[in-house]
Amino acid sequence: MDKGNDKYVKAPLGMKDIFPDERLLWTEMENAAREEFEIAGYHEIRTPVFEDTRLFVRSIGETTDIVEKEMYTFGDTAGSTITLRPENTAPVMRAYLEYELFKTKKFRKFYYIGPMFRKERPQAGRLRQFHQMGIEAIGSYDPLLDVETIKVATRVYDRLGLDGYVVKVNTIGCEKCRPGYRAILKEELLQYKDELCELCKARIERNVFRVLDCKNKKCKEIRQNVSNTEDHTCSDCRDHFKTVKGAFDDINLEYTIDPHLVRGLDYYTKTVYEITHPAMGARDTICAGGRYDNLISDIGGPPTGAVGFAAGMEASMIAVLKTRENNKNSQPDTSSLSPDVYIVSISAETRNHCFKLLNELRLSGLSVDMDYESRTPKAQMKVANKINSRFTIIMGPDEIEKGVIKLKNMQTGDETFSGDTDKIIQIVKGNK
RNA sequence: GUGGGUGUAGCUCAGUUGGUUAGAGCACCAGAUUGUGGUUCUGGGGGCCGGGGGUUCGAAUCCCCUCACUCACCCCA
Repeated sequence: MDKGNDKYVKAPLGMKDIFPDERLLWTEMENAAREEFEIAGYHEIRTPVFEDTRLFVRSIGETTDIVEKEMYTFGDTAGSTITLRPENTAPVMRAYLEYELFKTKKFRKFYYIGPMFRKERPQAGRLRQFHQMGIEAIGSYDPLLDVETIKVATRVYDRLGLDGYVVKVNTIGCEKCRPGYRAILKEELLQYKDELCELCKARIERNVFRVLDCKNKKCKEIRQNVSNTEDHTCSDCRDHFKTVKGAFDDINLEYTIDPHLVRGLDYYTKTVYEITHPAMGARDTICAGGRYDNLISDIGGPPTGAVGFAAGMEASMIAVLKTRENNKNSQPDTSSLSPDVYIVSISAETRNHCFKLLNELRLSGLSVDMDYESRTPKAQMKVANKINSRFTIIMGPDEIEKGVIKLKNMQTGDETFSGDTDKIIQIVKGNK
């Protein structure tokens, strides 16, 4: 193929195609998620992939990188712009608000699975079009829900057989105590300003909390000397966090408190959490979430508590594949990609008869295929073997003349004849 | 936006101090007598060595530029 040809077009940067064999894991992951979400009372909501740009600016925060430089934003009708969703919490809240659910069914649990878009440089497990699955519990301030959402996430991972993930939790305070802590932290860090890395110097003004999870060695040392989040949260937040910790213990959910855990999106309050996995590259988060009690009021609704998470599907998949690679025992089940029967036509003259039989057999629900590449009978057998067809039907002049079907079991090599199509169907179905 | 790494057949990679028609494995296709697969054997198709420029008698191999991919940083799932 001439890749210098100007007709040759590739997928845009950071966009991936998912082919059938790979898709198996996607379906497996989606099914695991759907089942666990439904078990916990969360139901699917599907929102548009586009939203009014203002929704994300108001919810995610004007000074975040996502809004400043990573959104795919396009002109819509005169004077307005739309943006491909960079995350799905705000859209779900928007829908909740738009349909005024707080008036009728205030407490709602939703889940979603779908593509998100961020215009950043792609790297391991992070793409420009990526996929998230997440849940949102809206209309309650109950700390037990914080733990419920985490438990739901870990159950999905358990079901997928993921080993070695770590649950990290922290509290970042609420609108009452966070501003105070922000000021204190800023003041304390300014004393070390010359020792901090260039990035953190800027972060003091831009987003102080980010200094707390800087990877720079010196910055790590310095933050040992400044007061941490928990010392400055208000009694309300402290009580909330205490209940959260107690609930973890009640259901034997392992977790670690990470006082340096912060979040990049502005809307988080109180509890924040992350699930990380060592199979990932430098950025090891596969799932992240927390409480966002101010989000709905930020976009014009009444004060409404909410909590939820988003799991990165590509990232989670890397972790799952790594686990399976290590265990080596579990071979992926690819049987859904193979037909039950492959019909081999002996000559060109018998193809129409084969095509007729193929359609008849498909009516019974069997997956049946035949050759469309004018291959020789031998080559057709090779294909049948290659694609792991459980049975073949060999159809030639002899069979047509006698009015029989010759069925071959590809595992045992046994061949049987029958003039009764229903009997053939029963044999194939009985052998599954 | 910034930094590092890599770019040779569909895939994974070899290619020696620059030297004649660029290789392997896998995959693909075709044969190994009469209408039939899986193992084996034989043969075959397929690469202007990412692109452009330069050095040289001669470059996949050296130099420059460019593009792409990749890892990492910022930020984030």
